[in-house]
Amino acid sequence: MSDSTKNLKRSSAEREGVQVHKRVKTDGDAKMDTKPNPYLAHYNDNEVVASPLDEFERHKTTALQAAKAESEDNNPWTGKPHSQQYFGILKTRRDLPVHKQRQEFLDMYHKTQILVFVGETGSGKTTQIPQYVLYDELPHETGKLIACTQPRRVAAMSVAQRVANELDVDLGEEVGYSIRFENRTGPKTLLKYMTDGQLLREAMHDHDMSRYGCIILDEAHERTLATDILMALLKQIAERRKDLKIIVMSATLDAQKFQTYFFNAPLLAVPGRTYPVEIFYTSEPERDYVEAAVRTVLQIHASEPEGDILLFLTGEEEIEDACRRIGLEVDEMIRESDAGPMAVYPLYGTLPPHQQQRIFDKAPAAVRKGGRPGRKCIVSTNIAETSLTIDGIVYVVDPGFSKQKIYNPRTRVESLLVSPISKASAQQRAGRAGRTRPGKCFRLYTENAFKKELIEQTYPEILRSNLANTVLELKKLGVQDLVHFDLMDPPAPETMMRALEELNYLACLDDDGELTTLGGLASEFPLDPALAVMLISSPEFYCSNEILSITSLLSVPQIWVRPNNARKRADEMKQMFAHPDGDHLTLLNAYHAYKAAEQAGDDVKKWCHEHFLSFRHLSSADNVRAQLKRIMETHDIELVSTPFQDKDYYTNIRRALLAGFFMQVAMRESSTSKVYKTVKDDQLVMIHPGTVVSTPYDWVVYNEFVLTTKQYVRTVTNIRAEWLLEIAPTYYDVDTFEKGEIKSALTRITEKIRRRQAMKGGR
DNA sequence: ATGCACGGT
Repeated sequence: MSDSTKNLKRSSAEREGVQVHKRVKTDGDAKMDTKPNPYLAHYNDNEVVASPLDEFERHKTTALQAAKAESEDNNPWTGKPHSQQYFGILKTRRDLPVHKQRQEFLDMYHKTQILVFVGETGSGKTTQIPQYVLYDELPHETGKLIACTQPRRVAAMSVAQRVANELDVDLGEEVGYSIRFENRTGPKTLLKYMTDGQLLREAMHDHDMSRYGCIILDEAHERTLATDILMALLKQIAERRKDLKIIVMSATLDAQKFQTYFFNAPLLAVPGRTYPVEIFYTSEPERDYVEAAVRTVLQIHASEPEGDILLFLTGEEEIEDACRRIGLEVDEMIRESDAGPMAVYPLYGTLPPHQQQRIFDKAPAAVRKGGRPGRKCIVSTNIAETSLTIDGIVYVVDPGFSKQKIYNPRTRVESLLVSPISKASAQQRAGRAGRTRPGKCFRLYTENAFKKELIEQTYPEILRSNLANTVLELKKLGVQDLVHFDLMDPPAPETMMRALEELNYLACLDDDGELTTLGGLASEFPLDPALAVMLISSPEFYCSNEILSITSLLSVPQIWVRPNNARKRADEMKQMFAHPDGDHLTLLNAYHAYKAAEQAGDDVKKWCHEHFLSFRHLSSADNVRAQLKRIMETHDIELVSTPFQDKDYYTNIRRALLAGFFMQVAMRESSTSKVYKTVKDDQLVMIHPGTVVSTPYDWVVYNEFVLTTKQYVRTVTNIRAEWLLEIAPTYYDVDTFEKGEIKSALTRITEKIRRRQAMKGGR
């Protein structure tokens, strides 16, 4: 610290007579020491050290001031000397496009409460803007943190690590991150990266987001459900809390929409740093896009200079098939025309992490000295469009399709459908070719189709989802009037109605649409409302331990592994865990066996492999279970079990399933049929062939409805219709049913119960 | 007689 900057001016807090430590606790309850004890002075690590930040006046700082402070020998945030690498990183930071506009950014930030910031890839916005805010917001004086949200966990973690390095602090100290299962922040934290969902969860218990002085929403153009809700909430909070600053960061040129939405907020745009990408279209539409894609990849390999290829397809099977075909054709090209070697890698979300890592391998070398150079070809889902960046891609092949979630409010079914992508998506894909040098993008559709047929932006998720969970969250967030809640793209009224109806049947909302005690409790769990209600009700059925396990297993991807080359053995192994009454109980059996193996000290990974179970998903279910258990304990929800020897052990569990899933029940059409009809929606469905249920039961409860080649219900368990009338009497009021087999069946059962009770009473 | 794109609490 140079003497010239020492004590030049005291911070505003000090001028007002408050003793401020250089590092103030930011959790709001930091206690100020009253009088320092002179006898303990040598213990006092809070000794006031002058810092260039002392001269800073909040919301009046300049880029020059910050640049000076950043160039000091000592770190202004910690007082410790800067490391050697710090100055190296500082130099690269100052080369970023956004650096030139630091003063312009500050000028705008000072004048406005809400700011829209548009920065293309490579501008440095995600790492730099929060730091610019840090040097102006001075959270160490105000005790109010800066938050920066990300749609994905990996991004929150890796960006936080990067920024901690840039600021020369330890991750988890001044800079931290918070995601589900992991909170790496501490009392010193000033800047916090987090997932958008995590900030939303926090807001449930702090409606004003009062811990924060500035909230930065990053990647807002992705329009995740959580981002959309946060935007609408922040609009409201901004009116109540004039001291809160908001920055909405987006990558698209669609900034106008964000500006208009946020009371005509000012806009700052920063150019990115990418290389030009030449776009090619087909002259005629392609009939078979997979075939066309394979052909295009081979043509690139045969005639284009060195550089890796990225091909976008829609799903696992399509990708594996294309990889096989490309591999075979390339082998032939090598034999017949001395082509270079090519490594072909599939890439999709459900691929195990170590296989995903392979995409970062170097392209293969030429087969022999002087031979044609090799390249790699990655065949990927949309995961490579936003979540994963692969350097070295020069050629992109874009057939123009992706799988998208769609929601039908009438049947309450969400499903995946292969659909044309949007213009924004196509641009994003093309951009992947120009990250390291100029590239080429081959679109397998006509230029006319691009201009006239593709929509501008992919529909935001909020328009494509079942909103039961969202509506429950909003109620818990204190949003009274859902109809006038100012979302950027309001969902269809029918979707809202369906969600309210579902929550009312689950007794989470009363008839006036107000949150009930059960609803309030359900919103505490990171689960869909039906699962949360089932879990909360389970002590009444003496099986909350078991329902807790089942809930966790239903919240992770399928634990059953069924490799193509060992289907039969995998199915036989699954039969070992099979329970005659259905798949939920079979899941529980498999989980109990897994825990037993773990307790016996077996190599669990090996045990899972031998039993065709996914170790990854079972251990993540265990993780979820621990989290849910903690929430149950905080709310005094009892953990109980029926003794295993009791004949009602499994019956109690089957009945408890209905406490949450009474709306997901199907009845067999006739005693000879394999077709079932869902209750109230009258959808004809088959039981998914992956089931262990062999005897066709008359009534089943199902966990999910899947729409593929046929309509299936998956993960089903046998139930008795009497239970429905007993556990969900309102929903199963026979008078509310349309005429048909289900109504007649329920009427017969009601009468049977009545006769039985009359006989008991007559005795 | 078997299709989960990608995310998140």
